[in-house]
Amino acid sequence: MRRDKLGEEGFEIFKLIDIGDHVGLTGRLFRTKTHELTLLADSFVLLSKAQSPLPEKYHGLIDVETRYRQRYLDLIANDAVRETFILKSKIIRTIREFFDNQGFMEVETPMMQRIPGGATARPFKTFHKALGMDLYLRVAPELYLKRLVVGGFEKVYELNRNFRNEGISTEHNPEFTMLEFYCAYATYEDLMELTENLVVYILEKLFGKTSLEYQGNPVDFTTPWPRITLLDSLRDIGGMDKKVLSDEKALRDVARAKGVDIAERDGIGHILTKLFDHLVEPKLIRPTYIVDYPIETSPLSRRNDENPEIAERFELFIAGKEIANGFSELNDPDDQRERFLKQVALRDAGDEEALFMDEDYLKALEYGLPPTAGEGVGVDRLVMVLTDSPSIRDVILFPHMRKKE
RNA sequence: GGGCCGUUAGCUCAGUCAGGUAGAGCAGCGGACUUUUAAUCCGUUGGUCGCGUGUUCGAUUCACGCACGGCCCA
Repeated sequence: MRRDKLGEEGFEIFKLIDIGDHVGLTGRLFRTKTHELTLLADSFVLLSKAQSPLPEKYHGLIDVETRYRQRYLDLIANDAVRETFILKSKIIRTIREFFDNQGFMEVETPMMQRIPGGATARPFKTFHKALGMDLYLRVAPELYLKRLVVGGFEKVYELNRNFRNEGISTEHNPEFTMLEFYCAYATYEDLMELTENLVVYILEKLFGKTSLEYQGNPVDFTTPWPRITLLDSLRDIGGMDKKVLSDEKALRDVARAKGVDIAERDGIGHILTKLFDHLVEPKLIRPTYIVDYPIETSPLSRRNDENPEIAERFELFIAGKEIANGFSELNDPDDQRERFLKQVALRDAGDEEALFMDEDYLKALEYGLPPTAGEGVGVDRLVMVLTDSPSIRDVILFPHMRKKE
């Protein structure tokens, strides 16, 4: 800016410009004697005026409440935050690329559902005026995606929002991004391999390496990832006595003694998984599959041929977080009806997370779901691990907060 | 839902332990300077100390309650 170029009046107006204003400039580029690329301006125009001062440049914006409530300031002030969200966008684009390359088709299924299903979680409820009926925000797209497999779309995926009416924590936001995919003629074992390929694909493409650090701990993604049965993990990692694991009463006593919240209606399967969450999950740092879940807590999974009380199901844990859940799909409509009925009984006993009976889904199964495996991946949590973010709020642009007057 | 911690200027933070109505740096404003990479110099404006009640002659400070936020637990 030179007084002799802009004129006296223009120079005086330019001096009124504040940090945060947007301006348009014309002029000639040159380098100063310190080689800094500079514009010798011969005109400028004020494009927008900042009325509020931006956070200070040096210390940045640290107050987490302001950072979440006014994310635009966080993005202006903190480069690392900006980088995290750019990386999240790239991760999501890379996931789509991976599935497209594998011959999957991306689809959209209802976010508003007559009967919320596909996951054990409390739903949000709303009301459609013209149709005069209650609707629920989906807790999972699962049952619709499997209807599509019945319809002949044999490899589908959906990457979009789910809504669960639950508490907020460093790993839970009421709305979060879920990847679900279904593959006909595949088994849960095929999906474990596919998931390894997916994560390694992301790592190699975006990071150029297969090990990362999460909150100071190294995480090695080298494949294949260990597969441990639920019971073995409780014994070997959780330090549980093997005899206790098969004795429901002893198990219940031990769980309560360890401060785990056990309800009367909880059967052995629920007690085992709650103990797992408490004793084992936080210790699973490197990617690890837990397999052989009880049927009781797996109402949509196929039974294992050798042990019908065990589901052909896995969950993936990385850095102490549940990242994915997959299984061979239950495609027997009669068995599925029995499972729904058990869920309804749990709901009647006070379990607000239990599944609803879904006759329309059963009808779809009656037309024939081919042998299929499906999986859900918590994208925000995966992004947390990949971007070394301690809270899910750090990877969701506008996390939910209490209203503030 | 429980425990612990926090809330002071636009931003980042002192001050509160031993009660006497608040300070710094940056930002802003005025001036000097014409030197880009938070960082020149001089001067200067700016705060219902989150909200409420109580104790007290007097509360940002002590007590209790509430709100919002964070972490941990459930």
